[in-house]
Amino acid sequence: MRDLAAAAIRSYMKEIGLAEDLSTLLPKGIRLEFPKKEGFGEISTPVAMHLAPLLKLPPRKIAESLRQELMDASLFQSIEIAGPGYLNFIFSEQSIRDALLKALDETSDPVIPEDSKRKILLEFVSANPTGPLHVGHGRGAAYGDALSRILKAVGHEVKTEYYINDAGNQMEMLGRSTCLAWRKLIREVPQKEEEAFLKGGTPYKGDYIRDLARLILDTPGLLTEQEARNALDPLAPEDEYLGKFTEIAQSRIMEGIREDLRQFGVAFDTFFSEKDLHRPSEGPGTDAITLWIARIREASGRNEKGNVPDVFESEGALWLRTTLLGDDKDRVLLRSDGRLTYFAADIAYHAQKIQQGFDLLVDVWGADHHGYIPRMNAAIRTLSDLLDRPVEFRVALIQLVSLVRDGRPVSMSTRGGEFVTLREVLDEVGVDATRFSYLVRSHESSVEFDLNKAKERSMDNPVYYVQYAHARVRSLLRQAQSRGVEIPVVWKSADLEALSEPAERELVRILDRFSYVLNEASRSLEIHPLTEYLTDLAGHYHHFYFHHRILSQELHDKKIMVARIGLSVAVGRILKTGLGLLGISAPDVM
RNA sequence: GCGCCCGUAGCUCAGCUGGAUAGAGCAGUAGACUACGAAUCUAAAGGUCGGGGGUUCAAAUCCCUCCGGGCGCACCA
Repeated sequence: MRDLAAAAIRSYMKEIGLAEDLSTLLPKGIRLEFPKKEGFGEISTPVAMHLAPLLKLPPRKIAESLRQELMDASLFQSIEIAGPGYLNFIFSEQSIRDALLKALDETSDPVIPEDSKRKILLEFVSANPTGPLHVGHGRGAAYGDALSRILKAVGHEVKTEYYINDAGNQMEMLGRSTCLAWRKLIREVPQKEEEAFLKGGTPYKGDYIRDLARLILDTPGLLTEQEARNALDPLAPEDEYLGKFTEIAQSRIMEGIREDLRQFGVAFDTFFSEKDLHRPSEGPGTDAITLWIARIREASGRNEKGNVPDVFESEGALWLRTTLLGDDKDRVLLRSDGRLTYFAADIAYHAQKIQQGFDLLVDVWGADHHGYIPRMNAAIRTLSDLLDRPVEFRVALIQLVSLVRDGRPVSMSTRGGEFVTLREVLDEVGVDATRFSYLVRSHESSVEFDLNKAKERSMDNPVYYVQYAHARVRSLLRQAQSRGVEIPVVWKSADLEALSEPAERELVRILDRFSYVLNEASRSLEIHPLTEYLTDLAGHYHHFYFHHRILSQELHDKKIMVARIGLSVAVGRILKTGLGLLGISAPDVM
């Protein structure tokens, strides 16, 4: 219905010769709102006010001529002018019935697809395999997963990927931490030995490290006898055993992460290992990262667009001049000790994404990585020009989840070992409530997750409010069936003519908004509008259900009963679809 | 010091591509189960939109400034 109003306005503007420069006239398009308040129309637009300074006419006068032209009795019951120049549309009964029929049509998707379909690579979670997923990762997982579902629902091609940072110092430290814990299970470790072994680094702590050490000790064959002997001897060469600890720890942790994700209902199309980028293909210096640096180096200066910055040497290191592309300082690619930086690996990783033909790359990061955006922007522009492929890069920053337990903040640090795992929360609160809590707020604002509230008072969680509305619909249909009521398989306009209550009309208008909400969500990469929408829809259905009888035949005629069942079926369908997009179940009974 | 995010009802947060009387949930107050599921519904109450300037016909929304909170500013990942 929103589209009808927009189309009507657009065609009128075309008639008066404004259409061709509509986008310059109104660069933000025709704004259409869904007023919450009664008396402000079912759809309204301040477009006359926007046009006033351009046409040099009073807004109400413009509104009046728009009203005259737009009035089409088959679409609108009335169009009113209000306030400083609002156009408020009230739909015709036929428009309302048509909208409901659309929601009831099983043969068509309730979502209107986007005009331009894109090929999107959505990377999220990507937690380092140095410890189990905690509640912060959970938020990113819930967000990314829901986003991928929404993007697919509006017609985009989406691939989801988890980038495993399994190279670099942190993995060595994981191995050391595990080895140290293992030693401590066998014998006393003098402080001096511990300090020397850690080389000034901070070890990972926490139960999971001890569990890993215990597992290695208790599982025969994980270490060879020789490795075990060396690992106990501080004087033995570390190369002989440390890698083994790293390997075991990492693979077990990664298995745990995959299991957590599976339990959380989050599926990835691919897991991409950073190690693959470091692996030479045919001899020294033929790893992907080094090759990409060479390609950029070669292209810089010879590129017509001038968007490929140069690679230069300074202080014994190799740098990329990202300042040419908006970064505030140049960045190191190859350290003076000959090791590649994380940034260099990320360039190769994203180059590979672009080569696969994606035209939109979405990275979901923790908010503490925001300082990394300018250099990645520079990298993407570099690669885009180098490969001559236009590509858009967007980062969704997931703000912090701060935990509160017993009224006090819980600190979270993987290394300190003091954190609440996603698994713990899932076990106590459940998948549906956890996902809903994550998705009910904008990912851009930090959120307080009260563990006690989530655990002890879980029935107050709004997720049950929405699920209950769905269960109510199903229950109603079961009742109808047991009473032998005939429910149409294919709905026709005539089946719905008996609808006349304002509450019914309101529900149809909300149902009609579903597609619009999804389109907005997919463009803005925001999930919470959908969560709010579903809560709103559920609320209106509860209201309607409480105040209007549906099945008792003595109160009204059969036509009203059938029409209200139709309305309920449509509500149930949209609730189920919407919850599904959030990765939340829509139970038939609760 | 520089940069990013945030400050809205007692609490947790929507609204911020400028538009009508700033919204919801929770808590608290007062009510509704002989009727398709009360995990529901109804009503009232609750506000210097952090402070101050500015732009505008119109500012919670845009700009400046100050205050308060969080997070970044590596040849770590």
